[in-house]
Amino acid sequence: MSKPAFVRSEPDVRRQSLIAATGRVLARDGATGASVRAIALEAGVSPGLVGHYFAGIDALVAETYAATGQQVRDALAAAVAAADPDPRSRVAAYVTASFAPPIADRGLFATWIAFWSLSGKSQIAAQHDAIYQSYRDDLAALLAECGLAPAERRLAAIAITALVDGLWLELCLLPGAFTPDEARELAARQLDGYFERSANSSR
Amino acid sequence: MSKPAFVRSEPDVRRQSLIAATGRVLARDGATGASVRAIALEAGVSPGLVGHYFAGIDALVAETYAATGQQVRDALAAAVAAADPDPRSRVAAYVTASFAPPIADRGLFATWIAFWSLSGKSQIAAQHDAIYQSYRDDLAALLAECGLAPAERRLAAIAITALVDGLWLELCLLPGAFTPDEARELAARQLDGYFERSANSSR
DNA sequence: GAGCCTATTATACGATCGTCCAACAAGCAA
DNA sequence: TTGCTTGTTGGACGATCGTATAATAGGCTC
Repeated sequence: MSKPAFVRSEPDVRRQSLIAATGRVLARDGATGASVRAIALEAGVSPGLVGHYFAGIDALVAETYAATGQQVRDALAAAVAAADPDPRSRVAAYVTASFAPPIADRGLFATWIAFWSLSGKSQIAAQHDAIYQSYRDDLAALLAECGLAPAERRLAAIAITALVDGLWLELCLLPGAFTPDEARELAARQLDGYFERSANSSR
Repeated sequence: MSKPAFVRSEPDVRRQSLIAATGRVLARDGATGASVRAIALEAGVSPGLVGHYFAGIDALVAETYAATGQQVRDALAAAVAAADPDPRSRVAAYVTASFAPPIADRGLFATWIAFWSLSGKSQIAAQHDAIYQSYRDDLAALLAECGLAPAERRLAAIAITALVDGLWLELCLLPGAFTPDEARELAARQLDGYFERSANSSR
């Protein structure tokens, strides 16, 4: 009998498995634990393989940022798709999805903190700009569906994003300070406030 | 001539200088740059002295968290003291002080990210709870001055803190997305919303 | 000035880091 | 089966990490 010492993978498959392993390590151990050796161990390959697929650890983390950011975006989009077709219900679903798994998750929080801590490097900063721009665009589109005046959309999207980010942050950091339901209630109140304002100004 | 190789300091003075040096290193280089050697170099002492005053690097960072958190609290209190004596002006000053130096500052942001990234360690988590509890208490007291109903105070403080944290975060992370003035405007709108709600419910 | 206390220095130690590279072997082509 | 391509391994390398410790010397007391 001859058990192979290793199996070859399609290059793109191996790349994705390394990126996924990096995400798991970041979620479990944070930025300081994401070493080449720990990632290779998590992926079940030898440490040297990381250098074969990525220019360096920074490039790998940057690609993991892009992949994780897209996963979050997909999860938010799924929440919108599962909501009532009413525009107000759709934007409410988008906003409050941040307060339930898989987004309100201690591991995802640790991963996100790791990305922020690397935001000084230009390679990571570029990813960051692209990801957050897509979030703002998604939210702005939902607000447009609700009939929010174009002039109000930009600042409303900024305020809503900030409130949701802040609530998500404290929900992950201090789970005892308030409940996910309370976060949903607060976000819903703010949304109502912006819609009332819009209705008044167009009356 | 005989220049002394080093000068002794009062133990507490030396401790504080090491804590201050740690804060500067964290602001400049983030969590990954805050090594014993880098901190000692910044403080102008030898690396071994750190071990003489602190049980380990984690203890030093925890004390730096406490000191930095108190500095932020003091800066916010100073902004309140400099505002009009009108209660609404005072809470507005407290809220919007986060969007100007020294709080809206890239270095402070890097420092704070470093603390968050260590929030898994119990030593840091305890500091975190204490600091954020004091912030919430300060804000709740200002809201009470404004006559906000006790039943509303808690959730209002949570929402206001979340919005301000979120705006502060994006202001530091993506300075180009919106201006500090716009952040002030958004925070002021939310404050007005909570005061109107309170006035309506008590009418 | 002598002597003591201890703040301070300088260095050693083992562990781990990112990167690099020569050798090996899986899997396809002929 | 033979040979080639290249995905993959495993260890070497120098740098840096946190911690521990013996030696040094500032600064006070007597």
